[in-house]
Amino acid sequence: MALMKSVSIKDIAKKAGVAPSTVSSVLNGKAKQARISDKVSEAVKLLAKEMGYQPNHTAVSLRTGKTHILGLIVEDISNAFFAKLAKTIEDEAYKLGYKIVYCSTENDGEKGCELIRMLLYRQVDGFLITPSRGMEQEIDKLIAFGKPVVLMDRYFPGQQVPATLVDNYNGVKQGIEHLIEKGYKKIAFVTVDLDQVQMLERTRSYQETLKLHGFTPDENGLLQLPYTSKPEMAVEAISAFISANPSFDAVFFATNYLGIYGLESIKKLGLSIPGHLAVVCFDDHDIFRLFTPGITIVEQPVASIAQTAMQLLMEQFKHTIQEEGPILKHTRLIIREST
Amino acid sequence: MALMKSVSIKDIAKKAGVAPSTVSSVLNGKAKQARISDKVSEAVKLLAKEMGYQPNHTAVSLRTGKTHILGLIVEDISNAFFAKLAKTIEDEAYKLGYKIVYCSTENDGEKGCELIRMLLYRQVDGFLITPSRGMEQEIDKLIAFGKPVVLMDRYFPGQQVPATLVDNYNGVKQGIEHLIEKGYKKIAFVTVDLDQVQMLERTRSYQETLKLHGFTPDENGLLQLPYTSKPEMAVEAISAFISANPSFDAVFFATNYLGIYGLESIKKLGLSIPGHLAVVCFDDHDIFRLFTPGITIVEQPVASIAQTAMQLLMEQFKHTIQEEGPILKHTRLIIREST
DNA sequence: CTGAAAGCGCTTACAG
DNA sequence: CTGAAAGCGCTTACAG
Repeated sequence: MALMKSVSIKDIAKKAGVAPSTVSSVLNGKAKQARISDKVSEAVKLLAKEMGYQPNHTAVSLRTGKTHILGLIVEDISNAFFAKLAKTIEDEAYKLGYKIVYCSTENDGEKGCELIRMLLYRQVDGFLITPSRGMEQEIDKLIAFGKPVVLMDRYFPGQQVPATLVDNYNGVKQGIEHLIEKGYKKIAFVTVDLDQVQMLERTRSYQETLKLHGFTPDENGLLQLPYTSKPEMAVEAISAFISANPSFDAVFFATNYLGIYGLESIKKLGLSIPGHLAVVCFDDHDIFRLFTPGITIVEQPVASIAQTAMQLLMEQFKHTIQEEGPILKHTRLIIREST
Repeated sequence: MALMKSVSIKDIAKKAGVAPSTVSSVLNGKAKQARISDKVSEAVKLLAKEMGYQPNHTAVSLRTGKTHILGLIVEDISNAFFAKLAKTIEDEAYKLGYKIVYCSTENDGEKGCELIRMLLYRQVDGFLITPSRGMEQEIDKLIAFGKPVVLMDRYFPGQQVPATLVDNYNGVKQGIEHLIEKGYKKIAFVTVDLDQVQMLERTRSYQETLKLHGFTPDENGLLQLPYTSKPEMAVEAISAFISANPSFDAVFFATNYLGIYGLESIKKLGLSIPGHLAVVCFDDHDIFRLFTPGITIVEQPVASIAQTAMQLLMEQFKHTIQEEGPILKHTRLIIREST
């Protein structure tokens, strides 16, 4: 089959009997500015359409220095939270004429740094990152290069980079207070041993909220699972934890996956919810609606995180000089009960 | 803050006292080929490292005509199936030095066509697409342009485009036969009214497999929900369907989401699984492990779809001339039981 | 009112 | 053994 050749500005110019620069001006809506006659302008536009002209984006990028591509670096694109994030970002980017290249760090800082470098070399116009430990330096370099960056869901305390965060502290606080209001007295907390800010904030909030309401946090009430736990191991560990602490009447699971494992454990142990045990899960999508009713969910507004992040990025595009402005934006969490 | 300037090949050349072309040859490992002395070669390499040289990918692309970017067009990146697909494709692409730009069609053919055009204009080297109706023409154009394309999960009968498909027909067949073996006599089938090949195949397999085993498919046994059904409506409709057909002792749900709604319906109706009712779900991830045991799952090997697709794409990169070869590749489904 | 020229950063024949 | 030149397709001052 004969391959179609794509038409260039030159091809049009030749056919129209004008200079390439004239074609360029017309097609970029700068005909008036370049004082090109309406006759020439119309003729060129018509020809471009007839010949099926599509500008070569690579050439435009090289010339203008803008690729209109944004780099999205997340922990794992196949995870529901990040997938939802990616979708919202795609939608927002689409409206603004940007495309997204995505990469997953697998929570490996080393890989994350490499991805940043690769994307930088690919000349992306800006970065949207859910950073992992070890990426501080590389992100600093981005700033030094003048590349717009927005962090999502996490940030590095002390680093001056715009970030959209979930109000983890108040989310957990509201969840715990919800349980307290309902009359629960001994609330356990299950989390993972990641030392990411947002996880630490959740644990801190658990402890402080209990104290605030006159409870003394029981050391036995806190379970920290290894991040690398396989599902079976996690279910095993949570079951053992609940069995070993029969006096607890509620459990707060600090992440989506922990909540799922927790519910499996509870099912396995034959406990009832919310009769015997109340449960709060920190979550981002509605998987929990499929389970026993009566679970309290602290919902992360993923779409809002993504939208806010895009706004912060676009603001940076407008001001070449970094202005003083809100560096950290918090999106609020929503509490709801599964039915 | 002073912005860092990125270094170019010229900068290195000036500092090293050689020509830009020499630097280019050295840095592209063509020093031997260009018969450049080891001394010069080493000096240039060292300088490049010291100065933190990163080639400008846009310039390379313009010159070579290769962007090393692949376009991934799926129905909805936030959907678990496509998110998993995206992750595997990312992993494979990473190994091969490619980046992925993703786009969601929302199953809108018009939008899908626009996305193809946008990506073409962005000069992506190849396309990985889960096509929706209405994209045939635009995909044909891609072929005419000589752009490598692989379809995933779906295809257009009659169109000669490489595709990786799930063996839907045999998957459903195995699932139904599994139920028959277990002694179920009246098997219902719940699907959506999309006229995509893969969905039609599933329904056809349901009907033919029943006949094959001497059962007469009951007209009442087939429920086709509107694709646009909201969760509540779907649960409502499935509940009504099951109630209206009490003689059925098993239900096959043709998609992941239908399975979830189906289980909710069954829970709502107070029916027991697999005692009163056996269930088979067509699925791609392990959400069902969280439910009542005894559900049979026909699992779509997402990773395998993605890997095969990448292979088919890479084969096209090798042969500039389209060779005769396997156009359709089927990946096998796995049957397993939730515990 | 319009065209010729320079240049974005690179690679690749080609000349010496 | 190495450099000068052309060119990928575009845009943007600048000259007429």
